[in-house]
Amino acid sequence: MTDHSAPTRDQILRAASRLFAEQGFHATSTRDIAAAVGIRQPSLFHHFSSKVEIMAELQRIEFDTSIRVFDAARRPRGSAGARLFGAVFVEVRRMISAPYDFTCTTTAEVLNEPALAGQRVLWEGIMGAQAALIAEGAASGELIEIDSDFASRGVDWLIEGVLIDARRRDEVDPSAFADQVACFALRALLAADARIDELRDDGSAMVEQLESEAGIQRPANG
Amino acid sequence: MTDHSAPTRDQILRAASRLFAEQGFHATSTRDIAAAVGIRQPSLFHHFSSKVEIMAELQRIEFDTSIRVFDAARRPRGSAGARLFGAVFVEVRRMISAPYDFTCTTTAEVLNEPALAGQRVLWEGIMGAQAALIAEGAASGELIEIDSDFASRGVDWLIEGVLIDARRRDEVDPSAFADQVACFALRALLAADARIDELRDDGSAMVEQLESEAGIQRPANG
DNA sequence: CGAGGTCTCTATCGTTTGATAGGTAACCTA
DNA sequence: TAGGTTACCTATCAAACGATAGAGACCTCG
Repeated sequence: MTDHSAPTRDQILRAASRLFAEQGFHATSTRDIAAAVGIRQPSLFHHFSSKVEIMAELQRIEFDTSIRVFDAARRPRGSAGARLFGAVFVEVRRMISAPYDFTCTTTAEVLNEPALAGQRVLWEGIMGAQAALIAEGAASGELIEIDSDFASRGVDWLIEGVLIDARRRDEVDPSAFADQVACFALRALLAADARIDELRDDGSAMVEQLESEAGIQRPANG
Repeated sequence: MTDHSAPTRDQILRAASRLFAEQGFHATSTRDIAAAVGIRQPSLFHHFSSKVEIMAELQRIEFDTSIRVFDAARRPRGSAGARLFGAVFVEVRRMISAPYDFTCTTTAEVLNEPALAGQRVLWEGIMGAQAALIAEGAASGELIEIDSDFASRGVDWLIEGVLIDARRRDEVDPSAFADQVACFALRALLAADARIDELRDDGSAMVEQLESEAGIQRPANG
């Protein structure tokens, strides 16, 4: 299961990140992690001072790298849209190729953990940088006019969602997968005159009917 | 905080769903839920036989409705793209208007909970219906050629991510928000000849440079 | 050899967890 | 008014949790 040639501390990070991603942070006990590594539970505390410190270390690795990627992407060079594509591609290929499952670092139960409030600030900074990149693309007319915070959040969760699935299948080619994700995200933001208006009108026209067939009572405030 | 005019059982569902979404399922204790409702912890077990049963009830409410929405959307009427837009619109407006925070029902820690394995089957059925709708749109040439499971997963997480943020802000207009999300998702899937190829080439060309500036060592298998 | 450091072990701690037992007051119905 | 049901309470449980204490095994270096 784990690479026994790696140092114990690294084995702990690998096993913990996988278990955190699968079961959740709070549902994974220190005994689970120790068993996955092949040591006893108290031995964990020789390498990390606490359970949250394992998560904090994973977040440090993940967030520090992400910050640098988006810092690089924000420097003027090419169009903002192209740089957004590049940043997303880099991020996805990096995360899917890493020995750790970083999808555990940005769940609500982790970001809202009081002991990890400092790490959350870093994550919000990354979101802000991504939003600024999107806003830049919108200002140049290359991307659609959209609330950049909304778009940034959407892109980030899209990445996380498809990564969760892809990590379960080892055969995924990292570069091809990253290309697929970056295309998917960028296409949603591109300011091209597509058929979306037509489909949007058609879809809006059938909303009431879909709801009634599904037995949904529309709330009064909607 | 909670609506004290509602029956206790419903107050429990509302408070629990909010706490589950914020802190995570396993990080939320039955004492937390009871305190939010204003009763003592053992009183919860008069209304639900166990903690997981509260989550199971939330999932039943959520999944049963989703299944119906996508069943309705799959019946032939209009184009597949328009129906996808309609289904996403309905889903989002429904979830953001609901008294429960349904974003807690599809997290990894919940879907992988052994006691909720039966509910997971329902969720996978919803994903399958959504994927079938996307595949239908692709077959007609209206949507891009894409792995429908990948696209379905991406759309679902996109919805979840923006919902998590939006639920924290009460002032969001449900219909406008649902329209925004549906447009965002559909645009990513539309088969229009946009500038994406150009941007994709430019972005791919700077991948190596971005990585080196960020201090990333590319893995051998990538 | 012996001192110091690293790593893992067994044993155990106090706390928190989900859940149960049994009692009490309020309410409805015959 | 008697019997039964509903809904909440206090008191308490066994299990699991994160973390600590202290000893033994191993290695390195003077």
